[in-house]
Amino acid sequence: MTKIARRTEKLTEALRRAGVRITRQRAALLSVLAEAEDHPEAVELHRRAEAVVPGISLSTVYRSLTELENQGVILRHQFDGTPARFEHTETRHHDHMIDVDTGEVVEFASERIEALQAEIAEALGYEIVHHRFELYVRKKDSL
Amino acid sequence: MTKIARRTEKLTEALRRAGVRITRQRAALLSVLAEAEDHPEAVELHRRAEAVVPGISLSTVYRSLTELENQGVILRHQFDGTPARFEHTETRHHDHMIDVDTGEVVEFASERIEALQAEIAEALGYEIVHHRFELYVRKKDSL
DNA sequence: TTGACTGTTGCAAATCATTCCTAAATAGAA
DNA sequence: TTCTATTTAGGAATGATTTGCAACAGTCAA
Repeated sequence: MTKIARRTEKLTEALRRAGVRITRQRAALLSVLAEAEDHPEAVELHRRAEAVVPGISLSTVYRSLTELENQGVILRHQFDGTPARFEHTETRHHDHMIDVDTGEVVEFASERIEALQAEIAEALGYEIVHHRFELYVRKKDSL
Repeated sequence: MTKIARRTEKLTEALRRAGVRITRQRAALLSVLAEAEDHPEAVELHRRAEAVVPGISLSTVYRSLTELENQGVILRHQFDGTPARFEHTETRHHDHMIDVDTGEVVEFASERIEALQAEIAEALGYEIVHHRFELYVRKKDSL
């Protein structure tokens, strides 16, 4: 069993456990998301899903993405001025750097930043529900 | 001269220096922005600006906001799933906490976080153009 | 296996924030 | 005041996402 198949399985199981119906379209989306190495947007996911379920509609993709997000099996990222991008949650937590010249998305993680966030919220009497941390960057000496 | 008048003046001067025409509509927007204690969105700014320049159109508000942003006298914040919010730059840098229950926006600043960001980008060979750092929070023991 | 009950889909139309178009108005230089 | 390049008002256009509805299909009990 490949890593992607295993990942698809885990995502599917989580949904089944939550009592969410596994339709052909949702199964397709899950597998497409499981094998995505990038951070695709809805239209791209729709394109990829059509290879599995021809005729799947874009609204179903949007509806399913919202459902998967609510179930916590995927994350929705809203980067500056572009359509939302998605990724599954079978990875450890990370934040994103977006290259403003190329649009490329690079993942990174920092224990220290996570700790600081909690500390800051705590100090003001809040607890963190989630956060959005994006660095819009440019390659150095890249001229 | 009040603090707000002084702030309006500074914002206006920056524009004049950059060769941007100060129209009645832009002047109105600047004063509205200068006296805003909150983080209003375009429609709200339009509402407030109408009190100064009756008949100002929403598209002018949007166009001006884009221009002011380009000139660096205001910042545009795109919080999760809501219209963009704006604030003038006559304050020191800060990030935002958004109360997910009330929508309230709280500002905070952390030297350490700023330093860490630069460090992270640096380590990966990038320089930061700008960043987006938002904590979506909930008041503790607020039941 | 078969219903049937309910949630889900496809399609088109609707929504929402924001941008674009054009003729008429105007800021700012001379 | 005059001239001219910008800017404006207003409405239509756009792009992403959501929604309404009738047909359809998972799932579960029998």
